[in-house]
Amino acid sequence: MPTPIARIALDLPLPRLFDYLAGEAGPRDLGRRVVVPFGRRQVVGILVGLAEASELPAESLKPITALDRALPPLPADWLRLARFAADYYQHPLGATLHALLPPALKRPKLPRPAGPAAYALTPAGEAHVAGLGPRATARRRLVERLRAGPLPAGEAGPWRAILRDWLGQGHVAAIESGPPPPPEAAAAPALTPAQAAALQALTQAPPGYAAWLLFGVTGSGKTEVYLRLIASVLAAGGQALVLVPEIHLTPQTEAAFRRRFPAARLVSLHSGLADGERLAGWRDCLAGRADLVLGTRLAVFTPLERLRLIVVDEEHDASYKQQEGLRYSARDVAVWRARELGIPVLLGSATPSLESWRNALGHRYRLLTLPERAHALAALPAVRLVDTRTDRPRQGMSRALAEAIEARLARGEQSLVFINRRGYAPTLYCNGCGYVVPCPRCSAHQVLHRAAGGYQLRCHHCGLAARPPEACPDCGSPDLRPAGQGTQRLEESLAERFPAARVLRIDRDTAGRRGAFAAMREAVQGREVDILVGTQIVAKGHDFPHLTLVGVLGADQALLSPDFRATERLFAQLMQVAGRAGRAEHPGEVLVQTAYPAHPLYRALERHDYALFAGQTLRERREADFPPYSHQALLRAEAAGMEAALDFLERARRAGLALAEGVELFDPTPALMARVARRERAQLLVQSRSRGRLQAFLRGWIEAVRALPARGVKWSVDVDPVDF
DNA sequence: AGCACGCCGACT
DNA sequence: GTCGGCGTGCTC
Repeated sequence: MPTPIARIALDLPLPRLFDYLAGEAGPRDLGRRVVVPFGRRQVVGILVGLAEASELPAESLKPITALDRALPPLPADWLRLARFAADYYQHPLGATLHALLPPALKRPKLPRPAGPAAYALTPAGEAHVAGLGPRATARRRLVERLRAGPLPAGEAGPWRAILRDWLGQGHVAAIESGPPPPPEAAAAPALTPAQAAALQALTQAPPGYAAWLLFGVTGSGKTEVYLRLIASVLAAGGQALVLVPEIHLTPQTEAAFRRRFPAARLVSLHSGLADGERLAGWRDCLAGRADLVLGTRLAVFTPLERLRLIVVDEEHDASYKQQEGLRYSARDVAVWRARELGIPVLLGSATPSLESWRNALGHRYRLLTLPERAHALAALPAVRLVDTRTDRPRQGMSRALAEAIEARLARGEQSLVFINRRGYAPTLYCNGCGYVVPCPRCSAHQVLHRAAGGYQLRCHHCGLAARPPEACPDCGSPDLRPAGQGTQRLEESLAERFPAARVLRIDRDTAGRRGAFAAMREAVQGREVDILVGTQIVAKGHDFPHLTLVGVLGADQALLSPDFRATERLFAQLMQVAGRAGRAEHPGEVLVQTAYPAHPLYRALERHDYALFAGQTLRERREADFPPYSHQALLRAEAAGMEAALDFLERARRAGLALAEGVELFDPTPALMARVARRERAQLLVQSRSRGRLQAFLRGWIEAVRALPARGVKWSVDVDPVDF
């Protein structure tokens, strides 16, 4: 027995492996899932190494309970990817591996061999059901459901017995994965000259790693470039991985990809999937049964052995950064993975992150530009700044905006009013003493919501909901008033001001339910709505052809934020929401209400000039030594009291001083949101000009921090943080 | 992370 | 006199 020891990665917050007696496990089982005894329970682990001997005496080792050979082992390149993520983001390997596995595989019970993914009615089945009696209600309902399209296994529960029966009789057919392909591929539209040039550069580049930044305004046709490039990858038998920011966008994108590549085996991976669906898709990838993978950030870790292209759409989007546990940036991991595999990665955006923009300027990324809108008639919308110092808003709305909406209503066109605040009003304010109702558990104000006839105060950080007080808790005055505008209040005042208009609100509160979002999109596209009110949820990638006006409220807020990335996010958001106006035959107009119309950000926005904005902002960042000119990591700590959190960070800082070479350690400070749900939060920033030095420092430092007593303090590391 | 063992307050 | 609070220590 040459290699009797199996080294297993377990889902623990400890950066080490555990040794077990390998039993029959051998080299061909590296990367396989195992179940092992751990303490008094059975847990899932991944076999990541084999050894001749253990540091522990053999008699204290336990044997592996079960070895899962039903799944192919995780490939070596995937394990390297996971190791990189664990090292780079300072997360234990076992915890990292488990974070990347579909939830169904984290349970010790080995999953049953997958049944069919979906069911469809066969011609024989049609004939059979024609003869069904009127009393066979369950069967009739099943038939109705099947006629509407293939029935996914996840929804088949109530009909399981009938389906088993019909499957045996050939009345239904099992579909292994996904719906059946439509007979013909959608035709590819003709390329604009800019698209053709970009595609030529991409396809004529020598094989191997290259990072491309596809810079193109909304509507310039980035997707068509992705599709053409993917087509060439698929034609050569390769796999392509496409990342998109949000789950709301995946169904649309998925439908477009399916129409274009009906014969390709497409797997869609996002957090909206049930465990079973996610497992089935992931498994298809692992087994090589997928050609095209479309997904949100976690999909960057999908095991794919023939991967030849990664696309990151809207690469600047904040949702690519995971904000807990393994705090990875899917965009950065995508670039690393592409380099490791020697394949191209294509990052697309109308407003690239300043990190990517600088990489393009410095020729680490190759820049491809799509300057005009693909739809020749759709000119860029005119951006007008409405000076709220002279045109004072009433109920949030300036006269200029109200008149512009009026004009759209008269022409039968649609308007969108964009405001990044949910609820009725951001605060409830006492007109007697100026008191503003705070959240008792967080360092934030409670937000007034309109709920079921009455009002409710809610905290957007901890979710606490309360009845609004009758009188001011501070001075007793009964004169409490909503202050400021939220989407609900705007919806209400728009309905009052334009009684004939049909107003629809879209924000997290109305779009939360499954399918609600798609229904709203259809209502807008079907012209059942005149005025749309919404938060950034409406800003993203939806085509509303009859929308010709976008009004923006409350944008100035971001200019006052202490987060140095707030302006970058605002500019991207405004460019994106401006892109909603005038996509078809009608020219669009964007009105931005601001008290600072001379601000350089708005000046750049007026000219649709991303490069101008990026240049200005990069200059500021360079002067302040901020990213992308420096690299940062944040040690976050939370505790019942701020003192304990700060004290822990101070001890951590001292532990790091001796190791810090070319790395700056700042003083611990309370976090911007200092208190959430009765937990006090603090952070310590470390920064370096050199990513390598920062990484070298973190390796030693985090090890030292782990050894620190942290009584009552929960801490975590955030490498390349984007939120402070 | 679990889950034990291990010493000090309000209850059958 | 016990049930139970969560402090610290270990899991191959």
